Amino acid sequence: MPVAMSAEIRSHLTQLFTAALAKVAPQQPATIIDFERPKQATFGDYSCASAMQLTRLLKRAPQQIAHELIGAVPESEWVERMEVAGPGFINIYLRPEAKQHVVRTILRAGDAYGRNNRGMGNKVMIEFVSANPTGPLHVGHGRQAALGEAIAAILASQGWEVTREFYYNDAGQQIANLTASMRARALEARGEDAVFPEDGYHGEYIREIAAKYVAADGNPDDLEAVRKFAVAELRREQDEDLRAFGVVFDNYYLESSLYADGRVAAVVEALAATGTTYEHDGALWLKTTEFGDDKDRVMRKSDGAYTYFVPDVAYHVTKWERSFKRAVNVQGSDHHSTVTRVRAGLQALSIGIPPGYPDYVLHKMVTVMKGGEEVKISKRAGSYVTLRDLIDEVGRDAVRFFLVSRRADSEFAFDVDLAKSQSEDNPVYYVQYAHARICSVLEQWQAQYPDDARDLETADLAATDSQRELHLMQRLGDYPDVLETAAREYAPHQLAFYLRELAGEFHSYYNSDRILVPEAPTRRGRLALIVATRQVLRNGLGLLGVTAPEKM
RNA sequence: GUGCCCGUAGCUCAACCGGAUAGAGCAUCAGCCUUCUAAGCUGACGGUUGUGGGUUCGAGUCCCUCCGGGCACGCCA
Repeated sequence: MPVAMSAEIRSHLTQLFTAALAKVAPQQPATIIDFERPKQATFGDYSCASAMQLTRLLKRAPQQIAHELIGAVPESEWVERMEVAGPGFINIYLRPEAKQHVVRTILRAGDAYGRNNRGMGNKVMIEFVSANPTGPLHVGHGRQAALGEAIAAILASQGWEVTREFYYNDAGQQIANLTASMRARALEARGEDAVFPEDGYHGEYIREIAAKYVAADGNPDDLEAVRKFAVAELRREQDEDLRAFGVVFDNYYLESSLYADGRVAAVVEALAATGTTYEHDGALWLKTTEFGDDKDRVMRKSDGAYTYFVPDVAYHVTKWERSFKRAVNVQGSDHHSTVTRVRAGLQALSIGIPPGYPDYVLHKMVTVMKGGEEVKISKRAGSYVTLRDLIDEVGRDAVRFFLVSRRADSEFAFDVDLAKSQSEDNPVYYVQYAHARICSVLEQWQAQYPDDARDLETADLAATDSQRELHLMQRLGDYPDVLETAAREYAPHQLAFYLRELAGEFHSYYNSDRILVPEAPTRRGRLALIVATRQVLRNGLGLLGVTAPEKM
């Protein structure tokens, strides 16, 4: 049931069992061959449940099929023995060589270990954050930023050509609102009376920016100037926060540009031409119900303005036209109603976009906990906690690691006290500490054994075969598989969990066996193992945007 | 009310196409530093996977009922 296994071993075992299957059940495609890691060590290193899946087709008892398969498996230098167990599992016990092999593979591959070319250089766009320029980024955006970045990095590691994009809703009602709020605060700053808009933005930051505007001799009643100033100022702030978080976008796409270059109007025309629209009550509607929506949606309001959903569709058309055959949108689940709508709009156009386009990763909200209580208010933003508050308080690495350490669709309780603790409780430091420890051992190796050859690729691992060492090796071998699954499911938390477990295996090993022993062959074997471990820790942390410190 | 998501140990969370005895961390308790970083290690305790049914060799996982929580249901974004 465990998640991952070594790619080398999997492909080796698959070959063996495919050959066996060809003899036992020639008509059966080899795709049913699969392996897993049993929970219990007594069930072997790997097990195969395929015999049970064959019972119906072959009309024989699963145990019997299992025995036939074992009899048909070719000899292998990696396989020690195989047994039939329980309802028909085939348990496979490997020789140490099979596990030791990965150490050399890692040392040879270095930074490239875990990478592959499954994506075959195809383009994928990850859209995330996409905050409106109406205020500072909040922790929810932080979750998106951490998720989006990690997903992007993981997909890139699997051979995809990744573009990270930020979509600014810099047109429409909310911006008008922002402008009106700014105007009111600017007038106040000049000591004049002003009516603050009913649904305006109440955060303290509006006052700050308005004061800046007034100080620069801005005219509060020049709404276009106010709008420009406010948006520019807020975008700059958001950029600073993202930089502080270590998040970099390849491209920013402005909603306003979709109006400016006629794409919004073009989409409306194109939709009208397909006969999926109609006029009603002075508005133009799209029959999204024909594409799975529960009600039709207005495209153009009776006042002539477009609803936000039209530029959304137009925007996604540009993704397709920019030849992103795959697109992933990371969004808060409070926007989940747009999923059906956007897809419906794209389908209605019938321009060859597949029905499930784009993919969505919806994440739930983050609540910030401190001293056992929920923190709701930031002094600057008013009604929410900003990403910057969090980074300043607990540090970038901890925020990054925490925010990707849970499934996106689980609600997130961010425990500030835990994230801040510089000691045993903190999973970030736990993983980083493993890395730093290894670096420290290597430093002492240099000092104590200056005559040792530094090239560990050639180290003999025959004696590196204790239970702990073999476990650690097996875990190292799992890494490529973990990445592959995390990429397929857009689930970076699997990588975070893996790294925690890997660090655990290492700490355990470190405490039980001394690395720098006098016997050179043993020493070199152990060093090779921990250098490989360090490499995987470093590679994995890198994908999550967390540093791998050499000293702590 | 309708739709989507979630419900797993006291707390926070894992569990790849359905696989064997459901796993970690925290908390609690008991141990380990004249040896490479104790930000660490070893062990113990802890469960009717919200409820009730169904599907099958096998269900935390798939289907249905109900309960509880979140979000969305606008000619806002």
